[in-house]
Amino acid sequence: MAEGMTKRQEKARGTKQAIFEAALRLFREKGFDAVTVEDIAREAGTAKGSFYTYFRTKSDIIIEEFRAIDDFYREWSRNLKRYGSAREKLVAFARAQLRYVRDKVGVATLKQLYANNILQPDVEKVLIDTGRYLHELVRRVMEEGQASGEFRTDLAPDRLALLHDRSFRAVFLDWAISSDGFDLVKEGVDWCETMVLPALENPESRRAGT
Amino acid sequence: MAEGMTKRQEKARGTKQAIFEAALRLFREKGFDAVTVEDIAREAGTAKGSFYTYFRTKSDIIIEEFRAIDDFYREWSRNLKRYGSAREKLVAFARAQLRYVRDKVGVATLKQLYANNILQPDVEKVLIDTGRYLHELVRRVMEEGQASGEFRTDLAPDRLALLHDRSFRAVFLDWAISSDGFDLVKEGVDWCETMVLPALENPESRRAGT
DNA sequence: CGGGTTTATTGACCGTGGTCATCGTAAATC
DNA sequence: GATTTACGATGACCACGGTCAATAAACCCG
Repeated sequence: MAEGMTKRQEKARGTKQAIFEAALRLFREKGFDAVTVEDIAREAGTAKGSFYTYFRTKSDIIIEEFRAIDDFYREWSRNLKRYGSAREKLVAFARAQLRYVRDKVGVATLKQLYANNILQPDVEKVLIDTGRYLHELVRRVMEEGQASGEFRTDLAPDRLALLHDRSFRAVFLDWAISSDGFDLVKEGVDWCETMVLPALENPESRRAGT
Repeated sequence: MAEGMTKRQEKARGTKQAIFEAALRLFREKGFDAVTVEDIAREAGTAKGSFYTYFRTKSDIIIEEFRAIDDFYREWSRNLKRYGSAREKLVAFARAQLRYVRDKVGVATLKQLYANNILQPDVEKVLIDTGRYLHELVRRVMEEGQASGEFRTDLAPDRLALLHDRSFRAVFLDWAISSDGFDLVKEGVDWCETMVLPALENPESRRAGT
């Protein structure tokens, strides 16, 4: 594949791919901390230094892996039309997202992802990046909810989407911190219904505060 | 001070204190990453190994330091009676807390705190510990709000407090991740008013969803 | 006071993440 | 085809967080 590629570039791509796959395999097998960069290099049939030609840090692998979630979002978004109201769409999306993170991403990876985003400077912050498809998807639902009168209109759809995303980061964070005895999907859906939706709802019918 | 103390215990206390203070001084001066444990030991006039007699990891210092915030909460809670409604109390508290974290804790420390809580196993998770005074304080306001009819009563005060705390963790997290160009106090107060309070409000006057 | 026990202290040591000067060869230039 | 340039690969090397066996001295008890 990829036509306009010199032999060198092709080989480089291969090396990167080999390292990436070796890393994922080992992480899954032994866990992030129990795998050294040398292990990865050996498994990939290359030298340690090459790892750093393609990745800035060991945990960069995690970020790269995590990006696959955007494909999932894209795929899933085709289900959106099944749901009648924006409310329903949001809850359904929440459930799908939570399940995906719990089952396909996993706590261990999520921990590394959050820690990496917090600590690493100059790295594209994948968690809060509003350029990702996730944000786009949520924003569209917000627009729809505003148009139908379900959601408040005192804030731009973009802002609503940001607030929504931030809310969910809170649940993921608490999961990452407590991990055991924290049912991500249950807590997340509950959070969506008791905190997020009430805050998004159109307040026209709300009585003013005391 | 501390009467019933043998010479040994006294000296031990002194060593721990010296290490702790040396660490804080150096962190403030050069930043967490630029200070090595050996630097701390040297500055404290002791050996590297002694550091690990009193602290499990370098970032444990951060946790210990952070606990001072509970004194601040205790102190501040005496202002509570100034505010008439639970709503006002919550907003005032939010502002005070946000200011304290921004000015007295700082992003650098907060980053380490969050990362440590996420990654370190078997550590008392200070961020989500509902035994801390913070939780107690918020819960009391929730009770009051429920009693006065301001807040919803379908959830226990304890649960409301948890949801409130989690909400704020989201803001702190986003601050820790983006740090620059993120006005913590402004975003936090806004978050409180547009997301947290609406979700906590008594829904009795709300129209049921479509 | 003497002998045994506990405990704070020490620094050499280890493992690992990350760096970098060097090398070989593919690619570009002539 | 010869020469220069660009770049991927390499592994010795470094710095630092964390460990641990050995040491010194305070403590306890008879």
